This record gives sequence, C-alpha cells and structure tokens, in this order.
Amino acid sequence: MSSTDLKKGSAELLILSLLERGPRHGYELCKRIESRSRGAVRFNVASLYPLLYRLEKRGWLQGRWVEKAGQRRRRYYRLTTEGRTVLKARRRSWSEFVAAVRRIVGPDYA
Amino acid sequence: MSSTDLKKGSAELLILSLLERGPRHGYELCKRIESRSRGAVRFNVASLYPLLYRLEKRGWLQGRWVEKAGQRRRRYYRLTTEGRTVLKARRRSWSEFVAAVRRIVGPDYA
DNA sequence: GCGCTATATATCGTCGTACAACATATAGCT
DNA sequence: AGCTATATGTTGTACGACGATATATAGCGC
Repeated sequence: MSSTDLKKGSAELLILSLLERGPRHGYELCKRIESRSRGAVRFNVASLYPLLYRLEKRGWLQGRWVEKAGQRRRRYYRLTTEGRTVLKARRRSWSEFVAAVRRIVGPDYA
Repeated sequence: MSSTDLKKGSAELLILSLLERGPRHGYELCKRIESRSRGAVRFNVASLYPLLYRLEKRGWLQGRWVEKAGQRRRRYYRLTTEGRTVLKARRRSWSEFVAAVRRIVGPDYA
C-alpha cells in the first residue's frame, strides 16, 4: 500500500488533532501535516477541502471566514465540543488499531 | 474514522504478513486476522477475495487450488519472491507512517 | 510588464475500493 | 428440514482520493 493509501483512514484524526490547540485554516493544516510528518504524509487539496466540509457538516468543526486587506480570505476552523469528544474516541481507536496491526504484522524491522 | 476506514490502507500489509510463514487460504486469513487482532480488525469477504486476486495479479502471491474429498475446494496462496520484497518495503513504510501520525496526533491517551 | 512562486480556496471528472447482499457448495448438529 | 460453520465467489452501490484545472492576491527577479 502506498503512503497515499495508508493515510486514508487517518485523515480525520490528523485534522482533529491539529485543531485541538486552536483554530487553523485549510492551507495551514495542509502545510503543518507535511512539515510535522517530515514529508511522510502529504495532503492533496482536492481531498482536504471536501474533508473539512464533511467534518463541519457532522458538527465536529465550525468554520468562519476571516478577511484581511491585501490577502485572500481564509476560513478558520475550530473544534466543537462534539469534535473534542470524537477526537478522544478516534485517538483511542487509532492506538488500538495500531496495536492490532502490530500483533499481526510483527515487530518493526525498519 | 471507523475501524473499517482505518484498515483500508493496511489490508495488503496484513495479508502479506500472514502469508510470510506459509500458504494460507482466504477464509483462514479472514479468521486469523480477526482472532489475532482480538476482533479489532474484521475482514469482509467481499473485500478479501477481490484483494487476493489483485495481489495475485500483481505477482505478489501465487494461488493454487487444493481439493479434498468431503470438503469445499480451497485456494491456498503463497508469497512470491516479489511479494517478500514488497512486504519488507510495506513494513517499513507502515512504521514510518505510524511514527509520522504519532508526531501529529501526539502520545496515546488510551 | 511578464513569468514565476507562494499563499489560499474551490470544483470536476475519473478511478479504485469497501461492503451489503446475494449465490453456491459441503458437512455436522438438532 | 433448518441452523451453523466452513469456503469461495459476484453484483451493485456508494464513497472518497486525487490529478487537473480555476480563481484571487502578493512578492520577487529580470
């Protein structure tokens, strides 16, 4: 599986995690994921924006337009209370999943 | 992301890993994944069989029918040399991916 | 002025894949 | 005869990833 495939399931977890410490806009999330993962995870904008809309629609995020002179408008997203609850659950299920995979795949030989 | 979504990217890694120690047939792989992950990862047959065909088509697996009296025929898959090479690479990229996610998501609070 | 890059958001069309549902076949248990 | 377990397979739907493309603003080099 390519690194593209690998990130499929974890995209939401990454977004929610990054928003935990404060509002971020789409492009910023994109760049943060790339730099924090040292390039291992890269987000295509054609996936990111629709994903943000979905999360907002589910009530986990709340977006708000911020306009500044001499700048393209930005949409800042913040975690809702429900979003925080979901994040907690997602973190737990992620670590459970990783543990389960480790039991099947065996220890790392990296 | 549901545990269903989570496993999307790792399905191939799981199959390849299980076949590392010897030939297995589809249903057996299904059951082994379920039991080794203690129920955390479950495979739908409608995903498993097409996946096995794909892997075989790519030359990573080789299947062979085994018929026994009083039993439904089984198709046993074994890892090819190419499959072993791919498995090695997949294992490495999986652990890199997990490390990258951990840097973004933070430590486990499970 | 022009091309390039970076910042920032957005959509369209294609393609792959997961899975519910259904189908088939064998055997044992009740 | 009906249920469960074993075992493989297909069809149809639906969702999501991503390449390509578009729009808008600003700065830099030439």
